[in-house]
Amino acid sequence: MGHSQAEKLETHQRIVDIAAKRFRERGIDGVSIADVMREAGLTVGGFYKHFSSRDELVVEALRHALKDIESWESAIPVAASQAMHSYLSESHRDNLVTGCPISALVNDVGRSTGGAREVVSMEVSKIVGLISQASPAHETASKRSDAILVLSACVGAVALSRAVSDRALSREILGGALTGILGKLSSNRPADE
Amino acid sequence: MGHSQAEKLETHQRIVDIAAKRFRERGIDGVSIADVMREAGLTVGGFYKHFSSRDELVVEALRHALKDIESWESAIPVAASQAMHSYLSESHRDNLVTGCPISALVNDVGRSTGGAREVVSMEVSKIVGLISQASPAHETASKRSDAILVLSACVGAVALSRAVSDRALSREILGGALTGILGKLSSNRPADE
DNA sequence: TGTACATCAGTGAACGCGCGTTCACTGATGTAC
DNA sequence: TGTACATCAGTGAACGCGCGTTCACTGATGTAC
Repeated sequence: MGHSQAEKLETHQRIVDIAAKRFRERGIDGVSIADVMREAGLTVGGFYKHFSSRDELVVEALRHALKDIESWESAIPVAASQAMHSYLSESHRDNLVTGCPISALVNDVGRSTGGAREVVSMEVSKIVGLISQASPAHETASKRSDAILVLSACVGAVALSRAVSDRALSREILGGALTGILGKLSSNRPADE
Repeated sequence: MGHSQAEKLETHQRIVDIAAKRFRERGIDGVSIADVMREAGLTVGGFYKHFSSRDELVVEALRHALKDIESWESAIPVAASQAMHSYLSESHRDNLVTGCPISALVNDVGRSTGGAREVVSMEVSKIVGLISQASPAHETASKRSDAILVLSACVGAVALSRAVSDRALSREILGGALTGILGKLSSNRPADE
């Protein structure tokens, strides 16, 4: 087993990528270092050649997982309605592994003490800015509160749709949230101003 | 140490009450049976005189924790706006322990395989029904999608406000969600019908 | 081009620890006489 | 009312197990000559 700089980087990325998937799937506390290393075809001991602690992996994995929502982000200014359809879909609900890490891990991040909160903070700030641009409101403050309502509803609806056991209710949550959000994004009440 | 039926029930309730608090605070996986029993002034072994497994405690504790949101539920039909103010407040955000178990544990419940999903399913169904009644929409379908939007945004906003490290952003999330929700609940666009 | 050596990614056993669950035991109580 | 016994909530040590982290070691590679 050689060790050029490029090979190490490749291994490092493989570990981060696997962690990013498994954390979303089983929660931050639901995945052990041994789990991740095994899936990467390595043994536990090697972990500390790449990270100084488990928490460092958590932060890097979260940052990496957030790349999976870039396609939604880039869609928001040009096709917000399509982005919402996709985010609030059954296929997103059922695809924890590559889905939005915010809806999958909000609670976990809220409890974490490491750098995860900062990463999510930056990301939420960025997304609120993006959705604001898609809001039909005229004042900046209204745009931002619209954006926050939309983001909160997206995250809440997907998380709720995964938490309920009733399949019909789960579907109704996704559909209901979508209907409400599309209303907010297209034709806001002009009476507001 | 005596053991009348009443005494056993009292102990049982003390265990459930403590678990209901700690689960919300540290997550379902973040609390051990030993933690709960210690706080109840008991030792680990006694746990199985009250529950056949950890999962049984989880379900009972979740059911018990949901009692803490009854005051919001009863307020919705008569004073929805006040209920929203209170739910989306900084004091609720900072009081995980006695706050809404849904916003504190959606992700945990989504991953759980035991009876927790059924309990949350029933509760969500009930709350959607209640909020529907507060919706100013005229059609039943619109009432329900309004209610789902409101519930999703409430749960999402509180969870997000706890996950971000930026205090100003955290406050803005609560305030922004509240503004958007109050708009939905009071004067819905009549153009909808 | 060929040889000697230093580097360091990855190994795998071991560390102390906490987990959920089991179990033989204790001892205060309720019940039967 | 007083005594003997059965009940069973609670004890605390033990079970096998998986956790995050450490560490002496290996051996293929890159580098120096």
